[in-house]
This record gives sequence, structure tokens and C-alpha cells, in this order.
Amino acid sequence: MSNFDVVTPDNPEPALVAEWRDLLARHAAASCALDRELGERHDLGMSEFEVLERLVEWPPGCGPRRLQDLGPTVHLSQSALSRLIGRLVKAGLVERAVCESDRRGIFVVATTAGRKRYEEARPLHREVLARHLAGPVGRPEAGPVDRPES
Amino acid sequence: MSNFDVVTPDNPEPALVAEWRDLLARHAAASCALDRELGERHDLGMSEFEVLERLVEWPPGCGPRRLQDLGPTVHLSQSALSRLIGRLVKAGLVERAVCESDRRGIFVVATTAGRKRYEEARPLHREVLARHLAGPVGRPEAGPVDRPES
DNA sequence: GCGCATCAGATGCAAGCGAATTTAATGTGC
DNA sequence: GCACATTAAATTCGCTTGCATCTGATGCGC
Repeated sequence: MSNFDVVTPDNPEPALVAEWRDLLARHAAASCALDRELGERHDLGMSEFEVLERLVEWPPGCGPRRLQDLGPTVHLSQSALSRLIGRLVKAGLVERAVCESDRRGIFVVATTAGRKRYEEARPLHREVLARHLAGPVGRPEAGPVDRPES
Repeated sequence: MSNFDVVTPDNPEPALVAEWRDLLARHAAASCALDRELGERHDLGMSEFEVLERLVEWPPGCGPRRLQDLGPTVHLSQSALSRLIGRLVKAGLVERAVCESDRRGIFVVATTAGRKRYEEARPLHREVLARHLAGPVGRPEAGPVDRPES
């Protein structure tokens, strides 16, 4: 029951933990800032933006996008995704359509308003990313980092 | 209202977005696995483990740890942290003590049981980290990656 | 056609979160 | 001492999440 590991050059554990904490810090800073800024200025949460982006990115000619295909790319559970789509539908940014070839599935398509909202929000999204992602953690180039706890 | 940016070598945006998605994927995979495995085998959530680790790591001789000092290091809001400590107290892993010099504050100290639980859980924590963190995303060395949506 | 396993998505539910508010202890001006 | 701003932590509230379950559509064996 030793309190600390012996730190030797061939013990990769400290590096692993440092990497993990760095990842946590970056994720917290960026996702928190995204949620707040996108929310304030474009009424979109981070996850909403991500989903909208996948829909807009979806190459035409591949057919419309099944809800199921969306899941793995946004790291959300099936239920969370279903409700997220519900919110986007209510906001008029996205439309559901039954899939005629398999009536269990549904298609999800961004509306014109959805594409517009995405295009409006994207610059801010990229800006926040640039502010929090590039460079070592805790060193946004301009403006204060906003963290939930401070 | 162009749908896509022109991708030029001096346009850093695509790299930024790729970095962001990689970060999201790693974070989702690792934190989800940590939550589930630590929860199943040691009855600890990811955040509980992180807090416990900060308390155990806290060098002796620096005085006990204020709840407030804990906040910034675990990326949790003040309210979330307060409740998290409440859960740990209820589980007997941690103790609250009023700070006599400033009776508004409280000290948080890991109990013997808390240290024990932490030491038991740490190997699994490191193992999960190694499985999900090292190397490119989506390539754990052994065993399937468990993601919430799959 | 009929029964049944399977699959896509929606929904009930409990847990955790952040923002805002509340409670109580400090400190400051007078 | 007394009013008032400030601070630390707890608590209230609404929202999002994941798990488990439900509903309805497929499709396969017979």
C-alpha cells in the first residue's frame, strides 16, 4: 500500500497520467467554452453543433442519413441522440423522414434553416477551438479561459 | 453560404477540426470505459476516482485540502464538487472537517478506507488509460473498445 | 399466413451536471 | 456595535445523459 509509484524511466505510468490529465483539461476547457459561447450567440449546444455539422458535411449522393449512422460519430448513446434530434426538429433545423425501404429507420436531414444556422455558428466554433486547442494546455492566445469552476 | 471551406495548406482549420475530433473520440472512449469499469469493479465513478487521487496525492505537510483548492484540478463546478464530496463522505472514503481558522471553509481528507479503495482501483485505472490513450484513436491494444453508442 | 427473434427508434427513469440561489461566516466602513 | 459587501459551501432547479424498456417494422422458419 505504497502511496506513490517509484518513477523510473521505464515506468510509463506517470507519462500516461500526465497525458490523461492534459486530455481532460483540454476537453473541459474547450467543450465548456463551446457550449457556453455557441449557446449564447447561436442557441446551439456543443452536441447539437456536432450533429448539425455531420449532417451538413454528409456528401450528397450518399442518400439521406440514418439516425443510426450518426451515433458512432458523435459519441452519444442512442437515446441521447434520439432526443437531440427531437430538439433540433423542434427548433426547425432538421427534419425527420421515414425511410420507405425500411420503415423502422428514419432519415435525418438538415433544413435550410439548419444549414444557415450551422454556417453562422461555424466561425465561432473554429475560433473557440483555435483558442483552446492549439498549444499547451491552459494557454489560450487571447482572452481568458472560461472554466466551469472558476 | 458556401458549404465547405477551401482546403489550402495555409488554412489550419481542417487540422484543428481533426485534432478536436480526435480529442473528443479519445475522451469519450476513455472516460466511458473508466466510468464503467471502475464503477463495476470498485464502485467508483471517474470523477470520484480523480478527486480521491488528488486527495491521496496531496503532499503531507501542506495542511489539509480545502474543497475550493480541489475544484480547478478536476474540472467540476462548485456544486458538482460539493455533491461529489457528499457521496464520498457517505461512502466513508473521505471526511469533512470544519476549518477553524475560517469557519466558512471545510477541509477534505481521505480516510484510511478511502486510501485503500484508491490503491485498489489505481491499477485498473492505469490499465484502462493504457488501453485507450496510447496510440492512434480507436485502436486499443487488447479487447474491444466499449463505446456508449455501440 | 403464423409465430418469433431481431432491429430501429422512442420513452420512462434515475443520476449527474451547471447556473442561480441560499445560508452562514468574514471583513470593512463608520 | 451595526449595516453591508464578500466569500465558502450547500441546496434548488431545470436539463442532458445512459440504461432499461417499450413499440412497431422486418424477416426467417415452417
